Amino acid sequence: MSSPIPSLAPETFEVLHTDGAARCCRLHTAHGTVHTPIFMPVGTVGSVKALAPDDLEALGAEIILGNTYHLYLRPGDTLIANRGGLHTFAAWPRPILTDSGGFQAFSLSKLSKFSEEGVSFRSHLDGSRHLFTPEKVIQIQQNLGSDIMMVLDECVPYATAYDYTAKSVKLTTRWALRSRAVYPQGQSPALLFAITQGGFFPNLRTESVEQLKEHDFDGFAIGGLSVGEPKEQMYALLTHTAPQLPADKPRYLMGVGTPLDIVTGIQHGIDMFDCVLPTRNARNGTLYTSQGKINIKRKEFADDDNPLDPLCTCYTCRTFSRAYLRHLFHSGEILSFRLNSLHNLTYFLDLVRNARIAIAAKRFTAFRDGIASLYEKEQHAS
RNA sequence: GGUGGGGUUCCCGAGUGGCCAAAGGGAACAGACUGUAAAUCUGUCGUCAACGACUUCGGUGGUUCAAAUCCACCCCCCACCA
Repeated sequence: MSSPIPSLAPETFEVLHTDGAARCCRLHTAHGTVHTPIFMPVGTVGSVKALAPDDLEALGAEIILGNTYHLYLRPGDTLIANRGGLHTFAAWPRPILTDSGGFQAFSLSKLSKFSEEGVSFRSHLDGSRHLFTPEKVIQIQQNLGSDIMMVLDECVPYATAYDYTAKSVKLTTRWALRSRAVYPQGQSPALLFAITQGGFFPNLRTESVEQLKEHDFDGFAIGGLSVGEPKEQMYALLTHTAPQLPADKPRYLMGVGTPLDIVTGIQHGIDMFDCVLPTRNARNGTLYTSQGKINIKRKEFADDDNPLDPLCTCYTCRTFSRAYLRHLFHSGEILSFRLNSLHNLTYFLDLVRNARIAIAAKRFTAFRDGIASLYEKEQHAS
């Protein structure tokens, strides 16, 4: 059931606490308030894979993602609009952020082609031809009933040359302004976020931010990271870019990331994260615990009667042994995906919840270091 | 008892003279996964002192420069007939 749509609060974004660059904020949307730093589970086609909305509510998920590209192709944004929007259709009453499809143009690049007008692509489902313009993507997201809409952007692959990246930054800016033009600020109910790009060139990253921050966007995202670059380079660009984003608006690091990525992002002032990692890894047997990552497939867990993570309070950890979880995985049971997803999302949501607590208590650096010590060994290994 | 078919590396199953340590699938073991074309993908998968050697295709013996592949006998399985 969807709640009535209230008008936006005068202040849609409030900074509550800071600890260095890290901050705790409240972001008000048409379907409720989001407490940042926040991790947003990804529900590409209108479903966080393997989980039902009541599972997500039990986890304390405050906001989930939907995807413009996927929902436009199937079942179609009009069909969803005719059913009252994605909140009603998918029975998710809380905030939804919709990605623009820019990333799909990147990840399905064999099927897509960029021009000034927009990106033309072939459906991965049936090969049919389509054109996404910045304006059309806004329209689709309105049909979906999004709370936070993302502008169409061009995400360039790792190692894209400087000249192309420079042109791409300007194109992404022009597209952002076209998006804003068809959906002026304050036009309730949705917020509109711009996406900064710039590939792997710090000055282009700066240029992208400079071009976009002058305009009335409700939030600013960093796009185009974690697309195959070395970790150090990703962190260098994050460190370079995040402080340049407006401090009075939410900052969103798109598609990121690992627990270490997330605490590092928070350290540099990022408020919002999304990533498929916890849910995809759950389905593939990699689980996050207070002791680090483990692969539940491993033989060593065959007769391990301990809970997955003794320090976790999720349903999976409260109820089942590692031996049983391993058995479920090896047997290909659907329950495996559900229990694993429940756990991994609990881990990621606990991570950001604990980050918020640490920031409010002015001890975020210690918290961040604790997470880093857990994961930096495997970072170096890779 | 007769006729026909068959016994291949953990399992299923290709292979009918050399290019075969033996296709393919499964299982097993390990790894990857970052705005989800992912319930996906990759690697290993006879043994070893390992870019070479050794042992293997129901058993034994034979033919041949060379046999999982051809021949003889034997053992076992399946189907149908009696």
